[in-house]
Amino acid sequence: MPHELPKAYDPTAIEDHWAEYWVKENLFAQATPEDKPGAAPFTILLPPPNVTGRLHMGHMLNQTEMDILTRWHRMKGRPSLWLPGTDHAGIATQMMVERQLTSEGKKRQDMGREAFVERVWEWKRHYGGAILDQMKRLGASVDWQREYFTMDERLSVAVREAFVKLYEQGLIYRGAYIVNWCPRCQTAISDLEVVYDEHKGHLWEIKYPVVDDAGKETGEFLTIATTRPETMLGDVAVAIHSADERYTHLHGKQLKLPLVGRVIPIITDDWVSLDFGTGAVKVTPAHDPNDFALGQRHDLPSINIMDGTAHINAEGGAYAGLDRFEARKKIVADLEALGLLVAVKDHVHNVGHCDRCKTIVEPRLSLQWFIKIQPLADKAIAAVKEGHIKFAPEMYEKTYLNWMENIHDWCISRQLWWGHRIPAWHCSTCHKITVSREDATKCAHCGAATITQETDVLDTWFSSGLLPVSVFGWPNLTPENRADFDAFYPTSLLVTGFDILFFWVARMIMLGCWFAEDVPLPDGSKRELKDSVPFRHVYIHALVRDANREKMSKTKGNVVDPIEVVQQYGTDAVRFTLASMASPGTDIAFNVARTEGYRAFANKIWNAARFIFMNVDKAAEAGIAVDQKTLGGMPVVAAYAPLEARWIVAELHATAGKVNQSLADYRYDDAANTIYQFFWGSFCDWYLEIVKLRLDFGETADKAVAGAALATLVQVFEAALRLLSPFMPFLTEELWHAVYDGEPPAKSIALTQYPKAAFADEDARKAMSLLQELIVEVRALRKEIGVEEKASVPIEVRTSAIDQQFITANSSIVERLARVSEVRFASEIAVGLSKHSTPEFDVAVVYEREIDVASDRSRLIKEIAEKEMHVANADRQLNDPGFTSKAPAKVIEGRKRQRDESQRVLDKLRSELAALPPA
RNA sequence: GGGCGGUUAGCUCAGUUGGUUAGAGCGCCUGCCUUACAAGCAGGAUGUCGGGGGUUCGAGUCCCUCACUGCCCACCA
Repeated sequence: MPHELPKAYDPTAIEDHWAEYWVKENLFAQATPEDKPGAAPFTILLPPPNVTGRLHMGHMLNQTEMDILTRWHRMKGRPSLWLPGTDHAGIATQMMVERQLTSEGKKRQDMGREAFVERVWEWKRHYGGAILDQMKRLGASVDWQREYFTMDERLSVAVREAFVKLYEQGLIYRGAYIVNWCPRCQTAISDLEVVYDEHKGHLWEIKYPVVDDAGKETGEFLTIATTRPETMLGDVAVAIHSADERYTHLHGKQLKLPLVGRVIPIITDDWVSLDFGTGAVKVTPAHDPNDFALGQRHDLPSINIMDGTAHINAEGGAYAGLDRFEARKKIVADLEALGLLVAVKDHVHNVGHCDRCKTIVEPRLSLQWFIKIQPLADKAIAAVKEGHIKFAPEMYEKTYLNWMENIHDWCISRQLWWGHRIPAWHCSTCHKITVSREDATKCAHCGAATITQETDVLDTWFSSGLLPVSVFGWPNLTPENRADFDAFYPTSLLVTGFDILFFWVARMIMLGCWFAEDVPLPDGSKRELKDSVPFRHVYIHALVRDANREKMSKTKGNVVDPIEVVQQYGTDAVRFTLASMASPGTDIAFNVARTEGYRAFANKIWNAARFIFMNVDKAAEAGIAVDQKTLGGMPVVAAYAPLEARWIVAELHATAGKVNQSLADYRYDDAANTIYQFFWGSFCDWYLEIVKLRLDFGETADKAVAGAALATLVQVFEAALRLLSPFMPFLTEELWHAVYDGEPPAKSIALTQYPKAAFADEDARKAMSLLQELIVEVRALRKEIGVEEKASVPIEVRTSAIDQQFITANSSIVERLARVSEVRFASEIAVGLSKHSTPEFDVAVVYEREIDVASDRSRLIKEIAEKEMHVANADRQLNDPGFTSKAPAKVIEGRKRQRDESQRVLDKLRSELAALPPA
């Protein structure tokens, strides 16, 4: 059956088909391995994208890396599970649906909670799968049968169990604390969800009148400095440093708060710095974290002056109802009118914004739920310090530990409607809280039925932090249904970006270690920390930036849409681009020029396949076929096989060895470049050109030679496809099926064996490199002296007897690749011929030419200078007793050999220069 | 303020524990439609490895210092 492939590779023509095929055939579904698996499973969780998400370059990098590793491990024979899912993404999703409502002129508050949540579910059912569909299109080899959503029933059970357990352990508390509040989202957010931006603001200096015990102004003032004058409405004191001599006389005195009229104390606290502002700090416990701490130390009241939307509330008197920034303006103006505004200074400071909606965050006192995190952090620190979890690149371990060692309690409540509702009930009779795994119907303390469920939901990261345990069935691990957990927990690896190192990675480690430790090992013994970790390795990748190294952002308009690039260049080319640039620790400047190059690479392989199939078909006509049973492993060749066969097989093994090592080290770049170099540089540029000599299926040809050559050709190509397939799954799938001409031994190349190094042939590699050197020198000479491209010319070679023999044996290769009509050996290159010299040989092309003495001379002078330098450097070193006495013998030996080679070439070059006719 | 990176060819980046003459892709120059591939083939040019100092027989690689640059954490009103 003839193989027919179009002349140019068109990825769009094949990719959709294979993407669908992989999903439809469920090729990557990974059953739970038996009790005694042959190889340890490779397990990896997909960092669940938000249901609202669209695939961006960061996802694609992340997924390419995971897919390469998963396919690689799978092909190496490990049961490999890559588990996909999506995250309900509390704030993001709620925002999305709210926006939709706004466009319909509706508000969630009008619909009520239940209807709104139903609306979000509807939205999710409709649009929530978009990003996973995109993943399917990219060929991600995940197990779609295990797909989850973080609000699925079984995951919700885990969330509830985790909350209740922590509460029972006394690690969850509820209280009024200063939290970061987003007035737009109208919810508390965690410290991590606040991003700070440098902001050119002002420092307002305001004088507060000092009053005597009777409340009468003494005529003296204390000037405070603030960046947020509107918060003065909630001032309850002014603090000064006890050692501040400017204010010693004011200790114990009181002030009258302007605009409000409240009398507030002057307190001393050494937290106040002497050299900032005026040395006097207004204290607003309800609206500033430092002031809150100060307020607690001095037992001061807290006056909350803002509502959830950051408008001034009734506590603000005349300013009630104003937005915080309008209030600021008005207050500053009023103070100025009263003559109390001393100065307005420019002041650059950091302002916190909501990570989601970029609204300026308002620190606000409110009632929230927290996790007492230290006990969990302690385990998480130990897990990493004791080496149970390893980071790559290693430097992230420091970042992680630094954060973990300075961790604050985690505010886990959100005033949202979309999310896991906190399983706590408030009793209106005894005012106590009931926390329960089941929906409570009566108060656990007084038994009253007058209970209502907490309205807050949990931080989304609380549920995603539990994923490593919850996706495998925790907490419902009975002896009958714990096979998944036993087989796959801890997972092998986590691949993710540093942007969620604290959000997600750190939380998974804390929660995973905490909860898994209670699950006994399969043999019933106690699970130690080492086996409680959620994953054993973490690979952190960099950011994908645009071609100018700018961060991609919608506002800048420089976002590269992976789907668009994929449509233009093919998924494989984009994947290869990302892989080849993914060196650990460095951001990727995504440049389509690179992708263009890898599309060319795909095309190169495509055409190599066309060439091979063409010959397979020709051979078939001559009654020669390649035995398919010889495919699928690692080719070997007999010692008497032609040089190029021995060489390419040796190269293949060496390449496989390097690629395996590189992937084990997360060096996707090295792995990709090694394959690229092998396929293009060795297989196509040299081997295919040489093997053409053997592929003669004509009547008079030696069929044994041709058949053997064809067999090696196809074997090496088939193995190379397998080597490449984790990187370019589509192209290799297509060509691999074509190799087997419709009768493949497996459903997919992804289910075959990954090549591994099992054979070496240094002699062949050395011999081949001599031949290559000779050919390259002849080509260069031809170019220099202007031999027409098509002309075949004789060459003269001076070399050792043994190399003469070797070159003679392979003269047909030299003749074909360098367009040589005849190889002549000589004891001296004929005078008048331009020659090139290497340590092994001198070579000249026999050709009538215009001698360009000037250019020959300048070339020779340059080369001589270079060699002289090499020799001089080597001599200096070799004559240095320090070097000869201390350097290892191997290095000295190499240096000597190298010096002699340079010297030999130098002598040749000098005589050549001397032989040139005068200018 | 604390911490962590980066600085190597015109551009984007490799360069493993210090060891021969520092590499790749793209771009550039020259010549070729050589029947797998012009998305190709062949040949070629290009680097005081950010500056300075030190350790060493030997430094792109280790140490110190300076400069520039990026990021993370903290959040003195």
